[in-house]
Amino acid sequence: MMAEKPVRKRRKSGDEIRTTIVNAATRIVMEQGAARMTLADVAKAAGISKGGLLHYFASKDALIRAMITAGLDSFEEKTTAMIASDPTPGSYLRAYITTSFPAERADDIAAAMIAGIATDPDLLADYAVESTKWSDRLRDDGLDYLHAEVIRLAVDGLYFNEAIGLPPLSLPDRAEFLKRLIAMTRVSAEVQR
Amino acid sequence: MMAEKPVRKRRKSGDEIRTTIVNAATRIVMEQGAARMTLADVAKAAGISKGGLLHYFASKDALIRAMITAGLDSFEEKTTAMIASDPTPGSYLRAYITTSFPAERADDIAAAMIAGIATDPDLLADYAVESTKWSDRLRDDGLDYLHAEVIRLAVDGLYFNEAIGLPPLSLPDRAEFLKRLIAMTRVSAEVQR
DNA sequence: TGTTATGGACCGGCTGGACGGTTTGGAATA
DNA sequence: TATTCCAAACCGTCCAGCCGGTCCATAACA
Repeated sequence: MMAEKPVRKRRKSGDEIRTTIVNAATRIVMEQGAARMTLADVAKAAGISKGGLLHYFASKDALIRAMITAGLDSFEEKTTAMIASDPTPGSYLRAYITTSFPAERADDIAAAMIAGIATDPDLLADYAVESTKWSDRLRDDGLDYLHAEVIRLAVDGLYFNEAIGLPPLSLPDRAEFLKRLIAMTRVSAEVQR
Repeated sequence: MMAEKPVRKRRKSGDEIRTTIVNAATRIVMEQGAARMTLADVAKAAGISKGGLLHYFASKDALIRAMITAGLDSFEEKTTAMIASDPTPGSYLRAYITTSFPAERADDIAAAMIAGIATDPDLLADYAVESTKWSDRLRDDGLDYLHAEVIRLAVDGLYFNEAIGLPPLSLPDRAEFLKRLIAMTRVSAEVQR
């Protein structure tokens, strides 16, 4: 049963397969819905058997948790990279916006959240932790806090709507909308009240 | 066999039971998550048997659809009532805000959406139809359209976040935030650009 | 009024199938 | 050989939907 494992082994293919599985699960949720995300289907989509899948993720919950942390880590990484090249006030908010809506859609976070909601809302605990971090950073972003929250939550609103398959804006409107949000991150606070 | 029935009979209890069932289902989703919304549990919560439930709703999908339409109808009703007593520009947007966040929380729409996502995203079709109506009304609300969409989607963002159990704002901040949104519905458009 | 007929409302046990997770066995690798 | 990795069969559970049956309200008739 070996309580401690050597850790230094054939890590390479292991992590690769893990991300392959996570990507397959994400794709299934986005294309077919959370109800269709069964272990058997995910395994098939990942080119693996169910037994193999469970070798890498001990349970379905573990897989969903991995989906969530993968999405959040990727988001975190992109935003911090973007902030580094933009030291002006509102930089975090702008990174939040552009990372939420990249050129080519990649709703990994949305799929993970949907999967979590469908099976057990407790799985979203990691997301809750991250959410408070975002709020804290917004307070330090050099803008009026409430103004920043309006923008941030507008981003969330568009993101959630699209995640559940309900585009609330026409394509040209959407582009204008995002430009408007970016512009709002440059409006000084006192314009507001 | 009398093809025509008098119609004036015992209609009363039928619809009442239906709403009782819908309310029970909504409560279960909010309190225990969509995965726990089984027909047996809903029936028990409604004080009815599973067979009785299936007598009123032919399938689980039908029940979820009823939840969605009930939530949307209630929302529609409240906003239109509110608009009637507020003829100034931005009246629809203000109604949208205050109806989304009433004094006492009643996340019937959120529960219905979560149940829909968990079982089959196609069930949200009604919601999509309503969504376009909201956009159309925003265009006629007497405000700059993009400005109005920022506010509307900020409402959605807060609503969705809270619906999945992630309050992104502290309680005092939340109150300030809603006041800010209301105030923004009174900002004339040209302030923006 | 008493009796029987009819049909809708409702119950709850049952089942077929799906799904998460386990086990077993074997192939690849070291 | 030992260990890691993975496939496939299998198991136990759970749930949606079905179905036979009961109850009750009204109606038709006498």
